[in-house]
Formats: sequence, structure tokens, C-alpha cells
Amino acid sequence: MARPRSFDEGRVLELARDRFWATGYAGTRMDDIAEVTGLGKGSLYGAFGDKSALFHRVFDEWNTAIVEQAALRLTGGADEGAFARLSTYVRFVAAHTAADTDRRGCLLAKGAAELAHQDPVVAGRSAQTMGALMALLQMEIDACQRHGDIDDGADPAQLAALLLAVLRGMEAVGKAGVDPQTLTGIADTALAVLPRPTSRTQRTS
Amino acid sequence: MARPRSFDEGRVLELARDRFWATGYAGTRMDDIAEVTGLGKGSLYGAFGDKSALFHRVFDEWNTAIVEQAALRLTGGADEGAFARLSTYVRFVAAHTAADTDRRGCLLAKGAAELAHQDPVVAGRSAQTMGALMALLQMEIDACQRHGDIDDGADPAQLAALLLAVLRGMEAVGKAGVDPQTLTGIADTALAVLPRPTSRTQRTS
DNA sequence: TAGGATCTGGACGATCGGTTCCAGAACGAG
DNA sequence: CTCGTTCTGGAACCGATCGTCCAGATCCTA
Repeated sequence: MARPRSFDEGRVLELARDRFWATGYAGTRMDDIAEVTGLGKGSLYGAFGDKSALFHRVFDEWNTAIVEQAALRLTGGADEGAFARLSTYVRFVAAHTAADTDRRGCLLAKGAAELAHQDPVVAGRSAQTMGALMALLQMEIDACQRHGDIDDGADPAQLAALLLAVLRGMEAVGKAGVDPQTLTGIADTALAVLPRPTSRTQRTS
Repeated sequence: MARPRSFDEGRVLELARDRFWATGYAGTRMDDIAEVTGLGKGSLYGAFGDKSALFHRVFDEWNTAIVEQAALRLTGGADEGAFARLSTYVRFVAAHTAADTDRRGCLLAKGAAELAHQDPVVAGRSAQTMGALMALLQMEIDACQRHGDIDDGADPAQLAALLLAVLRGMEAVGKAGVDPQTLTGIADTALAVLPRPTSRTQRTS
């Protein structure tokens, strides 16, 4: 029973995200966001609160999206497809990173790098995301082991942690200017060095 | 023939580095640096130029130190010790990252994350550092292969890129809040999955 | 259609932060 | 000792930036 919002909140968050993504938290002005979204400051502050709250909102959505993306690509299939799903996911992240030609990198890494030291909310959220990603990777590695695509003797948690480090590492070296070909090579090499079962212990499932 | 500097330039750079390291480029004020170093603004600007120049100087020294550190620990020994040197180095980086309890992370990653997208100097310098690190790792892997500690069939460049990604990835997940134990586990796992030569092809050197 | 409630957009105030500037201090050369 | 030069510390300048405020606009309800 009053005047309704004239803008789409989700769309505004996307535009704000792109801005934070490109220039970081401290490097982005609220005026920039107002300009980019076409909103006045009144609407902006009325809808989202201050700069910090807006960033937290954007950062939270980004984290959710990353985990959802991983969950969508990794879980829910039969054990037979586990290794293929894992490979596809790792290569997908590599390709995605390699395609980031202007080196904005990932807002998760960028936000954590800039703020984790000072902002407990950002620190906690990024830790939560890392945990979720590691759990997803571990589930998939478990499935690979059940199907005999990865050596039973290996610790799934350790391999998951290693893969997560590789994924985030590709992001880091990509931002630092390593060429795209090397990035996809890293993904392939990581998959290639995963311990395969020796033939005598391999399960036929 | 005039009044000499009353401060040690190297020491001032260290203090400035610590400040940039803790709060990033945009998040650090020149007033902070003046306070931390005890210098007046006049001395600061007179000696180092503006904020950007000061950061570039600090960033450059950091990059040099990282590569020197790696070179010191990796090169210059006999092939027999290559694998041990490599292991020690990887574990050293892990331990170093794990010990960073307040999650400042690495200034290389932090600077690149914040500025590589906008500052060509930072982008170029970090790319150069990545290249140098990769070359060092590759040399060491070559040595391992010559001595029969790593499978001849593997591409040294690919393995070096993978290891670099793991090293930088540990840095990233460490900053995001992964616990120290996991970090050292990642290092050990990475070393464990490196392809060892099969017994029939192993060289006795 | 009238009225109240919310939204809008931009002007405004207050503060912050990078840089300049300068008066005095400190020092080497002659 | 004197002079010229460079260094020092901090006051001051000025543009940038966060967040507020408000007059007018818009819409829902009755």
C-alpha cells in the first residue's frame, strides 16, 4: 500500500557485483554503483543499507552461486560417471578461469584477499564456501573410489583438499598473468596424477 | 653536501610493506604509513614519490624476495638431492602459509588480486614472478627426472605448472580460512601424487 | 477521488585522504 | 663560522566519497 520499487533488486545486485568484481571493495565508490545501476543514492541506501551491507549481500550470493555450480556439476549421478563428472568440473573451472581475459579473477578470491584479514563476515563466509567445496569434491572422490577409478588406498579428504588447492591456485596464477593454455594444462595434469587403482586391486563394480 | 636522511630507507620500506600487506593498497592511507614509520609526509613523498610509486617499490621487492627464496631453496645442488629439496620447499611454503594465523596471506596474491586488473605494472610484475617460479620448479623436476625420482614420461613443464598452482592455491585457501593441518596435508599429498618412475625404467643414476 | 505511505533522485554536509607547501632544523663545504 | 643545500614535520589545500535529507513523484487502499 504505497509506491512500489521501480527497479529489480536482483538486477541491481548483479550490476553492483560486477562493479565490486572489477574494482574491489575499497576501490568501488557508491557513486559508481549508483551510476551503473541508474539508481539514486536514496533508493540504494534505502534498499540495501550501507556500502558494507551491500557488499556482504553481493559476496554472499557469489559464494552461494559457486557452491551451487559445483553441486550441480558434481553430485547426483551414479558412481560410474563420477570420474567423468570430476574431470568435467575441473576442466570447466580451468576453462572459465582461462576465459577471464581481463583478469578480474574470482570475487571470492578477490574479496577474501582484500577483506578476510579485517572483516569477520567475509572471512567466515569464504571459509564456509571452501568447506562446502571440499566436501563436494570428497563425495565425488568417494564415488570414484567405489567405482574403482581412484585408488582405494588414498585418503579422499586429502585428495579433495589437494584438488581444491589446485582449483583456487589456477584462479590465482591466472590472475597473475599465466597464459590460458597453461591453465588448462594444469587441470589436465591434476587429473592425470590422481592415483589410479593398481590393476590387481581394481574393482569391476 | 647538505642535511642527510635521518631514516633508514630499507626499514621504512619494510614498515610500509607490512601496512600494505595488512590492509591492501586502497585500504591503506598515507597517513597510516607516516604514522607507522614515524616520518612526516614531506620526507615520505620526498623519498619515495606518491602512494602508487611507494607501493610499486614495495611490491617489486616482495616479488624479488619470493623468487630469491625459491631459488635459494631449490637450485644449486646435485641431482641426488633434488627430490628432497623440492619436498622441503613445498612443505616450507605450506608451513609458512599455515603459520599466517591472522590471514594476511601473501602480498603477491593480495596485490595481484586487488590491482592486476587495473595496474599494468602490478600485472606485469606478478606475471614475471609466476614465470620465474615455474622455471625454478621445472629445473628441479628436471633434476628429479635425471636422478630417477620422477617418471621420465611426465612433462616437467606441466608438473611445474601444477605445483605452482598448488602452492598458490594453498595460499588462497589458507586466506579463506582452511585450517593449518589441511594446508600441510595438501603439500604432502601433492608430493605423494607426483608420478614416480616404474621400477623397470628407473635409473640408478 | 482523497489520503497516506513508500519510493526517487539529487543536493548537501561532514569527513577523509592524497598531495603540496613551507618555515625551521641539520649538515657539509669552504 | 658562514652559507647554501637538503631534510623534516606538520599545517593546509582540495577533490573525492560516504551517508543523510527532503521535496516531489508514484502507487495502493478505501
